Amino acid sequence: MDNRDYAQSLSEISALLQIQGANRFRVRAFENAARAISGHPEPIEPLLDDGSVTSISGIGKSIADDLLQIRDRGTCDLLENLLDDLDPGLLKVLKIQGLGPKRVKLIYDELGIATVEALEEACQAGKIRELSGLGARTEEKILAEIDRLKLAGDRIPLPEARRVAESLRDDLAALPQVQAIEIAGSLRRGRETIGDIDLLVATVDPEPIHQAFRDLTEVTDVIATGETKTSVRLRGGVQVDLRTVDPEVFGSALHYFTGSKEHHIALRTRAKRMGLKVSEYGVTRIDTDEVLASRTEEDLFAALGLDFIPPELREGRDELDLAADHRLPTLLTADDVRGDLHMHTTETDGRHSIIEMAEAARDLGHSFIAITDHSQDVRVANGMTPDRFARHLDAIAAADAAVDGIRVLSGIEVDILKDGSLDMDDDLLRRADWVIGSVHSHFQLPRDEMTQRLLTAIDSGLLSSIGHPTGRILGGRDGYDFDFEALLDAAAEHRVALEINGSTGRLDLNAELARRAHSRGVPLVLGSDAHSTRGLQDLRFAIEQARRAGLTPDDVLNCLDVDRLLTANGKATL
DNA sequence: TCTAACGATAGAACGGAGATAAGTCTCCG
Repeated sequence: MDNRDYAQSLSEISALLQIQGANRFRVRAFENAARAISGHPEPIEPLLDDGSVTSISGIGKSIADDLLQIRDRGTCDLLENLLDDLDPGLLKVLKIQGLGPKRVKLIYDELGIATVEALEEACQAGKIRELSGLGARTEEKILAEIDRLKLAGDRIPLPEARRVAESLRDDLAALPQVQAIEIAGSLRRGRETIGDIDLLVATVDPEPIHQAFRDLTEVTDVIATGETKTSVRLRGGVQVDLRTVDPEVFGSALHYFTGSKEHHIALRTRAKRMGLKVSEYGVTRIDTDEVLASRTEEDLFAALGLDFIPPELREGRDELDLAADHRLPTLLTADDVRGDLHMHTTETDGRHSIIEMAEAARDLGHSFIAITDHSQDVRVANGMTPDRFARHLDAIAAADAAVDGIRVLSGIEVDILKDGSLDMDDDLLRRADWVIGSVHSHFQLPRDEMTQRLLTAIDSGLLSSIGHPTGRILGGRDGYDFDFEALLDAAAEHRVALEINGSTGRLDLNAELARRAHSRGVPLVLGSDAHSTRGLQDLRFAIEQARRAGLTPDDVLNCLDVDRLLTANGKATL
């Protein structure tokens, strides 16, 4: 069992305790423990036998004992007792929006309903409305929510959410009553998937804004609407929440609506120790109610004795300690990034020529790019044979000479074949400035073979980087199975960079793995994986994940000037 | 139930907003 399995069991216990009406701090203790375990960087299993698992904050003696039972039996006394008393189906019922623990318990006690299916039937038969505190309107809402759950997946990928959010933001920003507008929530923190979209507006005249928001053509349902908050659902099912606040409290409201929940918990705990409290209306003294800060986020952090914490780092990890000690990393920004090291052209499956890509990249402010078309094994992408690649290298050199204001490096995204060999002649790879090795086939190899495949490729000494290292597709397939730690060791030893691929479907490495790679001394590189001039803009998603990983300009090869880049990469050191 | 400061006990983050049903429940970051 891995950490996620243990966390899952604890989450179930927490949810069932909640339905049972247990002490809310007990409920929270299991929640906290689940989060501590799923966020723990190492497997907890080896820590169970000698009880050292209690060294993880949030795990005490009692939960340590539960975990031990779960390891040995797959369950524990507590969970078994809860399931005797309740029903596992209730966990799914609890996921229906609008049904919390109280109502789930009421419906279970009165009607014996413990599954979503039974609930749907009861709603259709008009039985829910007969319960005290529930009515016909609630019945309708439950049915609509069950329908929605049947259709919709859960979270949407960040790039897609950002496009939607920016379009809505621009529509609303045009209204004369809007003094300021920001996208908040997990989108602002750059999380790789998004549950819903949060928009925050500063205004002294909110009503016309809420009206305009409800009237947007993309809106299919108005879930709730009031003086300061409107929630809607768009075509396609995404929920969008709009909050309006007075400009005087825009900063504290923005901080509040940006989250994360864990960050808020940590921040409010700190505030309380200082005799202060934090809400969306500002930082106030508990004793006098005097408001110390509310207008900007900078003011808010300063009032708590903290440096400004970038949204990408507000996850309730160690950011408060770092901010208090002036030790926060200076995250890289788009301005620090000098070039893009992964893109395709009409030579294989791209839509634009080398020169078009170079000119577009230059107009975006890049000072260098690498042209990295596919090798022949990727037939669907019209991959290059050695002959074609040789000619392509000449064409890239010619384009480099022809386009002013940007250095065009020669490169390739060469396939790492099933046995770890590279899908191109070695001498041609040596001629190229930048060689990305990627896996595009045989995703189902056993873990050992896949790991060996990657290590063999790195061992060749011909690679500058590994492209989209895990192979996962956001909201699609999981990555292939391999030993990530072994990859990190090899990459660090051979100075082969791991890519943060910003292509909208990938975000691979993600922030968490990039953070781990960095902590192990592995170089990181950003790539847009653009297949058109427009796709070059996807580099911003790679930058965003790099920021979430806590990376500074010193940690990312794209921030080097081009000459240093060419001597820093693993290929050049041989 | 966990943690911290203690040797048994206190405190744990927050409260506004909205829907719905007639005073509560749920949601939000």
